[in-house]
Amino acid sequence: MKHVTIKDVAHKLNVSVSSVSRAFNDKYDIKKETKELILKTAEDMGYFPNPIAKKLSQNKTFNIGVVVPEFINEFYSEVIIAIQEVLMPLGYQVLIMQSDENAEQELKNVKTLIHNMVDGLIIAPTMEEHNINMKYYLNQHNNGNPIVFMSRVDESLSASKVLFNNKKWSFFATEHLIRQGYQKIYHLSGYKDLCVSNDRIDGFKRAMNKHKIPKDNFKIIETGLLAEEGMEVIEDLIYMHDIPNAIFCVNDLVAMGAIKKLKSNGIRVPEDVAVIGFTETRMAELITPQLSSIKQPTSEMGKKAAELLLKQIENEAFEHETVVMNGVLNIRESSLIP
Amino acid sequence: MKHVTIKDVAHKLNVSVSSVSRAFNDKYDIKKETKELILKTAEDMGYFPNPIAKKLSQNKTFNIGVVVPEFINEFYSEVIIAIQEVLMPLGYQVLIMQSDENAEQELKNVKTLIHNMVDGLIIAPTMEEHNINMKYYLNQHNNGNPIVFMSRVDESLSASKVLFNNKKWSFFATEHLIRQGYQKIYHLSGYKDLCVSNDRIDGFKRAMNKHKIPKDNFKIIETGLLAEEGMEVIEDLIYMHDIPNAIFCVNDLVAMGAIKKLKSNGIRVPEDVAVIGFTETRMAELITPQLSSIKQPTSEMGKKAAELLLKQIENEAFEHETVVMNGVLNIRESSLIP
DNA sequence: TAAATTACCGGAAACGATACCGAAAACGAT
DNA sequence: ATCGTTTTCGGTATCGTTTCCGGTAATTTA
Repeated sequence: MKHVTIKDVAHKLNVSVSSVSRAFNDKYDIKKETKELILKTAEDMGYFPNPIAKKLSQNKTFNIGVVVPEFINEFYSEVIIAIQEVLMPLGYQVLIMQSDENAEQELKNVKTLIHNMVDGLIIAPTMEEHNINMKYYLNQHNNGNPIVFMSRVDESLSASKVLFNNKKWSFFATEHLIRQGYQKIYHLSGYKDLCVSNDRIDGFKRAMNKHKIPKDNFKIIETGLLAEEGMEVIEDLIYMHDIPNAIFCVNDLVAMGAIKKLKSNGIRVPEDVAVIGFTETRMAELITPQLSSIKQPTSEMGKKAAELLLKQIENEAFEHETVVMNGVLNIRESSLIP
Repeated sequence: MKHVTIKDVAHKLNVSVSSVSRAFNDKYDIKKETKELILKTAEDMGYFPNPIAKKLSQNKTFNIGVVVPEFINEFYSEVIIAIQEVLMPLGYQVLIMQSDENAEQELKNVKTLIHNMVDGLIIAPTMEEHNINMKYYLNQHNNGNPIVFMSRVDESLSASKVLFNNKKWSFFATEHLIRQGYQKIYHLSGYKDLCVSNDRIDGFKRAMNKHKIPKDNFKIIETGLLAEEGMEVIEDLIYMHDIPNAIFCVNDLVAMGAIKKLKSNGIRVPEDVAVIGFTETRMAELITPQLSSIKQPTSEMGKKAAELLLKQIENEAFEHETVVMNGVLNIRESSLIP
């Protein structure tokens, strides 16, 4: 595997390497004909400027790193696609790494990308409350390394970030259940050390308070993020004869698990128990009953994150900016009184 | 953003840059104490060998490129995770790019990665029959660039590849429907220019031949890969009063779309029409009725692809090897006569 | 004790590009 | 013909490493 280099092209044409370089980066003075000749011969010889050498001599790599906790769910996949759509037309290359919900792995990923001199980073951290990594990230950020945080990060963080208004929309989701007349409402929450979980819990509680639902009529059960975990919780509730009228789940997967378990025990959805999910997936419309859920604007979030990053890259003195996004409450069969 | 360089470390300790370099790549002669001293001071100064410069002066990048057509479905996400699990412990970094099912984009991705001097590539091509890109890939491969192909590639290709035995398992899926006693069986296939589609069609036909199903009793309908497309086809069939007893779908998403449309038209699954999917997703178990499907060994496929690539990287003269994988037929409610 | 190894280290040439500096050529005006 | 400008180009330092080459000093061998 040997590459054709700038020298080979220069030698073949009896011109200097500088001229070849100029031909490829048309910002310096070069005669039109020689430029075209060089570009043509270079093409014929299969020459392409070596990006690694380019990175070394310039201070820009045109690489952007994206670190996500997982992409097995649709959410981050959609976000990444949007990020690429903004960045790639501008000549940036998007390097994706996934941390498998593991903080240690995440730190490794970020370090690898920084050592590879990415021009900027978009990070969606794993679990935010044990944020031993956050210090490192913020330190890098304060040293002038452009970073945008996404999704799972506290609003107080002083850095550019794109968030979803979890409190508000979990409030809306819960209120929707209340307005439908359901009296006993449980929330199957995500892990307590995940800040999005806490925000959704918060919204749930606020709705309960506003509508003065008595304490005995609602419950928050820490569940997790997988369908199996939703199933387990429902199993427990059935065993304890503690079935609510309505369930608000931390995500669609848990909601689907819950629905499955309810149905298999002869409990009808929504006639006996209403269910609503969060972070809508393509599946929401496909299952029976169709699942009500909150749709997050994944594309917009990715797009915004990329734009905020570009601002940081292009403008050294750019003050950080926080974008809090809103979603859509899609009401479907699973939470509608027939 | 300025990095600490090898010179800074050398200057601080009054040693030469060569010594610092030696300390980090312990293959040259260096006294134990100086090595330790250098490593310690480097650590304190926050020095880390610049991978870009390293790449330039060595001929190895320890980067592996993975190009997939999409990762919004679980399949490639799971494959990628497995690839990472093999490669990362060996010090490799996995760069992921997605082509959005677009051949042009795919070629760009591959070129970007090659220009960035990845040590090897794992490619899952988009549509294989218009394989204008294939020539380029094979050319690179023959020039000594390690490449492993995945999933959507013809068996005759002379390069290392990891495939799933689509013919065999679509035959099994179809035969399962026949054995259940269904007489009129339709296949909602993927695009005809996708070789996995053709293989699945092939298996379907072979099962029909083996069991001597008359020509009028089966049909192959080119559908696509999305739930909406499955829905549309069912809508058409209902309109034409042409409802089969059983449907074998090219993937789970199409199967779910089909089931949804059938149910919403009062057609019961599996009592009136049986449905079976392919490339099992997590959703298969969560919907009602639970969906029968063929599970592909995603982790094993990723693992194997990574291993084949390593062999090529480590052993220049390595002959190419093809691995054809088998799956599991998971029979669930959607294709079981009650 | 002299000679031959060996252990350790510094200097400098790559790697493949960009970018600054200055010089030659072309051009126009006087 | 002379001079000043502009256009076009070559030489070379530079980016941060690795790695080869050679040279001491220390150690072993004869």
